[in-house]
Order: sequence, then structure tokens, then C-alpha cells
Amino acid sequence: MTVERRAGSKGARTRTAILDAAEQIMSEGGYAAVTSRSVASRVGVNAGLIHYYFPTIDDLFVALIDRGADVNTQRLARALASSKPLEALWKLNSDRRGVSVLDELMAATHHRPALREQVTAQAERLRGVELAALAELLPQYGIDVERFPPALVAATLQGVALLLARQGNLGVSTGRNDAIAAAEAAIADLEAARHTSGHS
Amino acid sequence: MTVERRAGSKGARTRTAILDAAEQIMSEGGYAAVTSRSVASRVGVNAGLIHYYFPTIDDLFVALIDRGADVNTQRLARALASSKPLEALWKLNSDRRGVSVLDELMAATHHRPALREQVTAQAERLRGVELAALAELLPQYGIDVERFPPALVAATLQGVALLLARQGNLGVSTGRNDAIAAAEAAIADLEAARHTSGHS
DNA sequence: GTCTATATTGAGATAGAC
DNA sequence: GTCTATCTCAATATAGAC
Repeated sequence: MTVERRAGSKGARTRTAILDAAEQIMSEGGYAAVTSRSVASRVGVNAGLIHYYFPTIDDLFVALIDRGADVNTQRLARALASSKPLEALWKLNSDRRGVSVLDELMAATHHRPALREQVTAQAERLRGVELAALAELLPQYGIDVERFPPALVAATLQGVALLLARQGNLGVSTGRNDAIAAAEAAIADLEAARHTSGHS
Repeated sequence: MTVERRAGSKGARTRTAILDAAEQIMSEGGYAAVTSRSVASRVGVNAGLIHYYFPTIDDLFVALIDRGADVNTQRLARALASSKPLEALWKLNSDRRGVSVLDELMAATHHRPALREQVTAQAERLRGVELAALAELLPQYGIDVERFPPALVAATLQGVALLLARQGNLGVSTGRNDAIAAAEAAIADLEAARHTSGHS
């Protein structure tokens, strides 16, 4: 369905610009604000052109999901390979714009089955990578993976960060600074206690 | 704006039915699926009537937020007063339909300023109640409130539950059962270790 | 309180010119 | 590859009959 062009061509540039605009609009005004017209006007092209690259709006959303997943795959790999993986994961998950876009995508899946499939597949794939890495890392922190399996640690890191980011986006302030400070202190403690056997 | 009627009157019943229908539709098809037509058809009335009770669709959403906050205030109070508060909070936060509705509301706030204000205010109020109660409860669990302040515990309980509920709704299965089992075991441990001084 | 009818607006999508 | 023009549909909202 989607029009593919070799990188660097004019088509590829316009296509990228459309995706960029759509993502921006989504994070600012919600997924419902992403329309052929709104995207076209931000890109500075005609509305009809959007349908040239993405025949249906669902196609646009699917492309957005795939691109986002690719970017996140790279960020995740970098975080997991860094010298302070838990801290890096925390920062990654705390990105307010990212949380905002994710919230929108989740909501969008509720009435677009095609998106639902795509989000599920990509989430499953990303989670798999993360869990495999955490299974190796957690013992280094002295974390008992029987009591705190990778899946729980991943859910905690992401869940807490998501909630606090969401509160930040909303403007909810009650206790937020306390929670952030304590979370970061706890993570710093863990990083300090980590002992990497071997010499990577 | 909104039409108020004494409880039990015909108007009050219709109004309630409209809110019920809207909430259901929102959890099934997303907030964008909530239209005067869809709500009216589910209630079994004419679309024009929706605007009699809620002049604008925003009014409907605001009423939905307020009602949801009221219900949650009661549930929260009951959970906090129960014999196993942390476990009760966990269950409360794990409600998949609730998470789904909350996700939708969050998304809806992105392009409706009136909703944003309302959600923020209600969230702030609810959080205040929860934090005050946790400040008293946590010491009973032997939790050091300096390291794990109420706001962090609240965010953790809600964040983890939200993430896992979301994965359940999506159909993401990787590691989900592990995480749930471990989370519930950890909470059970805490409840077992709790010692309530006094004789409530 | 509820309905019918309708005005208005904006969205998705397509055809065809350039 | 991009634009203009246009079709079709559905949503919000209002007016007025019953």
C-alpha cells in the first residue's frame, strides 16, 4: 500500500516530513487531530498529497507506529548497553513527549483494529528484547530474579515513569517531586551497588 | 449548562443512562466513538435528546469525568480502610476497564482544554486523599517513608497495575503472567508483615 | 421530555489536470 | 510528485412540533 522510495529522493523526503508532522500533531493535539488536512497544512503541501503517500489514514498511523518502534529499538539497545542500564531505562521511559504519543496510540488502537495488531506486535517484540537483556543484568544488581523477574522490573520502571510523566503533562503536582526524587535515588543506589564481573 | 434533576425523576434516569452508554462506548471504541448518535442509539433515544441533557459533547465528557471521580473516591476510601489496603489498592488499579477508560480520558484531554482542567483537578484531589492515607499506613508495613514516600508507592502501585492492565487489553503476553504473579506475591508479603498497633 | 428535520462543518477519499 | 476540484459521509448543533 504505502509508497516506498529510495532514501534521499524527493518522495522519501516528503514522506518523512509527513510522518514528522503527524507525530508532532499527535503529541500536541491528540490522534484525532491528525487529519489529512492538518498534516498537509503543517507540511505545507496539499491535502490530496497525503493520500498519495498513505492511501488511508490508517496506513499513516501504521507507518508512524513502525517508525516509532524502530527508533525505540535503537534507544533501548543503547540504554541496555550503557554503563548504567537501569538509570538509562528510567530516563528513556520518562520522556514526556514519548509518553504522550504512546498514550495516544493506545487510545487510537481502541477503535482501529489495524493499529491494534501493529502496536501489539511491536510492543511484544520490544518487550522481548528488554526482558532478555534484563535477565542477564539483574543478577549484577543483586536482584533476585525469582522475586523480581525481569518482566516486573520492566513494568515497574516503565509504569512509574509513565505515570509521573503523565502527571507532568497534565499539571498534577501533588507529591510528584517527592516521587521523582525518591525513584531516582533508589535507582542510583542500585547502580552504585552493581558489580560487573568480567571486564566489558 | 448541564440539566440537573432530582434523583428518581425520569430526566435523572435518562441522564444516567446516557452517561452509562457513553462510558461503555468509550471503553469499547475509544473516546472518538462517543458521538451524539452512537450514545443515543445505545440508549434507545433520539440523537437530539443528547444535546438536551448535554448541550455540547464536552459537557458530556466533563460529566463523565466528575462521575468517574466520585465513584473512584468511594472505591479508594473503601480500599484504604480495608484490612489489606495495599492489596486492595492493587486490585483497584488493576481494573482493565478502568485503565482503558482512563487512557481514553488522558488522550481526550489532549485536544479539549476543558477536559484537561477537569481531569487535572480531580486527579489532584484523589491523589491528595490517597497520599494522606498512605502516610499513615506505610509505617505499619515497616516501609521507610524517607526512601519510599507515599507518592512513590502510589505511583508504583498504579503505574505497574496500569501497564499490566494495558498489556492485557492489547493482548501483549510476553512475561505478563510472571510480572503479575511476582507483584502479587510481593504485596502479599507486605500485607503479612504488617502490624497494626491499636485495635481497629 | 422526546422526537423530526435540517443547517453547517469537516473528515476521508478519488479523479484528473499539470 | 503535486495540485485542484469534488464526492460522500458523518458529526455537532439548533429549531420547532408533539
